[in-house]
Amino acid sequence: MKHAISFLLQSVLTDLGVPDVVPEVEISDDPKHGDYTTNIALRLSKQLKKSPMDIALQVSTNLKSQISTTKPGHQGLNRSNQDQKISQQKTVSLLLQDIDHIDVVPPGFINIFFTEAALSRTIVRVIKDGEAYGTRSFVDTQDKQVKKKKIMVEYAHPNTHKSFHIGHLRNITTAESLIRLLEAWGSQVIRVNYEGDVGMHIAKALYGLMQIPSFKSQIPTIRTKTVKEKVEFLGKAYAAGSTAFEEDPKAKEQIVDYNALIYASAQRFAREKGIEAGSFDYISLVKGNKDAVGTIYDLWKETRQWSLDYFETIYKRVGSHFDRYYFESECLAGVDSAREAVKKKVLMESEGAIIFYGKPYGLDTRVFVNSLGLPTYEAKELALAPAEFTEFGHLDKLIHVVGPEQASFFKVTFKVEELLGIQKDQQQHYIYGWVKLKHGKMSSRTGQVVLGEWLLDEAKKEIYTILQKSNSNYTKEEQDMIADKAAVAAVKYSFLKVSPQSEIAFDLGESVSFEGDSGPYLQYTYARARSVLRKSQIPMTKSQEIHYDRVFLNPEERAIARLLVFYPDVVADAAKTLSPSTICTYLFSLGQAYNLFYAKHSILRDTGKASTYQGVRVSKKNSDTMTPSDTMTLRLLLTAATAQVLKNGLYLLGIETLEQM
RNA sequence: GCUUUCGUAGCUCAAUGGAUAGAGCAGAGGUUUCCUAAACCUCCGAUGAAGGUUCGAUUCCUUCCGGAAGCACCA
Repeated sequence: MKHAISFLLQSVLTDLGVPDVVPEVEISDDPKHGDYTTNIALRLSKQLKKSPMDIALQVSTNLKSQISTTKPGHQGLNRSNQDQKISQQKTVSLLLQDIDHIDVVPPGFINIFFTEAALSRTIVRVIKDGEAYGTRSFVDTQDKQVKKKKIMVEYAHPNTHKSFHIGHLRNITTAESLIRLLEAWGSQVIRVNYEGDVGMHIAKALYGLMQIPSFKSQIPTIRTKTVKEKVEFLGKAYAAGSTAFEEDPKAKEQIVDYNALIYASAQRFAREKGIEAGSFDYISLVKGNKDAVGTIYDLWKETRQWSLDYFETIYKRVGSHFDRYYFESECLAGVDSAREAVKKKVLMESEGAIIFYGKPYGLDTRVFVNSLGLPTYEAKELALAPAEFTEFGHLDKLIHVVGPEQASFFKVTFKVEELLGIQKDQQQHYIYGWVKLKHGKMSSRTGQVVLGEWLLDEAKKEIYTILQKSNSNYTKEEQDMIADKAAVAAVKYSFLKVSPQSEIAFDLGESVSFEGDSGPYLQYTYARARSVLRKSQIPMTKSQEIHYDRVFLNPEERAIARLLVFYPDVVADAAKTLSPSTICTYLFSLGQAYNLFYAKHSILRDTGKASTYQGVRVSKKNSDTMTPSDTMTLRLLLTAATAQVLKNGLYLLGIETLEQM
């Protein structure tokens, strides 16, 4: 809608002798300021050397004269005869009919108000379009011939043998919403997860398992346990290994050996899968028992799978999935790429390592291959990126959803990849802020972590107690289902409602809420609306009978209707700026509007007891009246449309709706 | 030291340079013989400091104060 209004204003401005200006049109938050508003007069004041009010009045007068000459079905604008503009002109002429009046307000705002017929038509359109309402295909678009963009989103990336904590949960929640926004806005998205399955953290974990007797003896028992117990065991082994690494020099030496053995294992694993695994011989780095490679290989592979199986349960619980999993163990050929890059003078050797000297580019200097010959994260990226950019054909964009601490890393690898001709300006580091503990820092080494699963379970418990308080007759299974979905909603919403890059100071009581501006509030509002519709027993086909011309909307109804009109604009904005929080803010205001309406007015007139219920309302336009049955029909349509938009919006956040709760 | 980033109500957060800085939680008070009270209504309460640009600044620029992250062999 914004776009159409902007286009309309553009033609008016051209008339006034100001072509080539694209007016910015905004949704008015305050209904008193119209449904849409523009500040174009204020912006043009200097250029035109006229007062903003004069410009605004001129624009408004021009618009009003167009409105009065526009008859239904008549082309309002016919100054342009370019074919491709005809459909836009149609849109514009329809739009002109939808405008009720235009206000010009000091210092120079132009506020546009829609007719009630236009708002009511939107209600019906929402119902007709269903889940497609607010997606690309239903928005006025000039560029139909533009083909779908192919975007890869790389996210989640937990490390095997380490915990899946609330930071990962925020990552996956943010990215999932991002992906759905991109898809809604007409992109094809490839979901990719890059998981760290080699490195020191694993060496520490495996050292714990193999060298600390209390762990080693438990391995056979643990094998029979659940994945959850397996990863908890791994976590403890990791913590013990880390302590040994810091406190015992001998252990440290051995862990460094383990690291080499793990790289060797990864290399063997990659080769077995037919993946290029680099020419470097990692066994040569092992100072101690080189024969241990067999044992380590088996243990690494087994425990790695424990982690992966566990991660899968979480992905499932939060409703995410991946098209492709990449592993660091597949990226060892990056060492050779780094050596090639040295020949190309992109990287250089220094103190036995291969580095990128960043100063000439204003970037940090970073190590790609360390002096032992092991690839760092940077070198692995040189193997990963080419794979990502070729495996699925041409990518328009690759978005890395990663924390802010990696900013320097990405700036460097993007630059290096550009210099090597792997990509140019196709990658984006999408930063999401850390989840910190309000009291103290998270560290999986000390066990001071909030696990993702723990958070979901705590939230679930909380929902249970709320569920107990309401006198519902749900079965145990229903309760479990409701509690789980509401818990996931609460957690996800708490992450999504803040802007992505802001840090979250996590505190269970404060951060995850179930009332007010929260996920469950929206689910509850949806369930309420659905409940009304179930009770009405009136098929929605009755919607055809609504007489737009005699519709009168009270302020609460109008507030909802205008929000429904805004939805596609909000999705467009959120998709363009990649900000799920925009959707949260919108949905909450829609929920509030509906709940206020719900409290103040009776929807199903047959209850007949609501004191505020008005049976007959007189339309502003003419002397036709809305009968009680018209009013109920309208309110049911409004309810159905609100439910639909809540559902569509929640889907974009990765939150499921519940028919009752 | 350099780079990046943040500072809004008691707490957690909103606000492409626009209109009276919005919410939620907490606190005080109220709403249920009636469609789900996980709801609704009322009250209380804020832009770290100082300059600058602008018709107009929470937003842009400068300085200061205070927090966070990164800056060579971790991922």
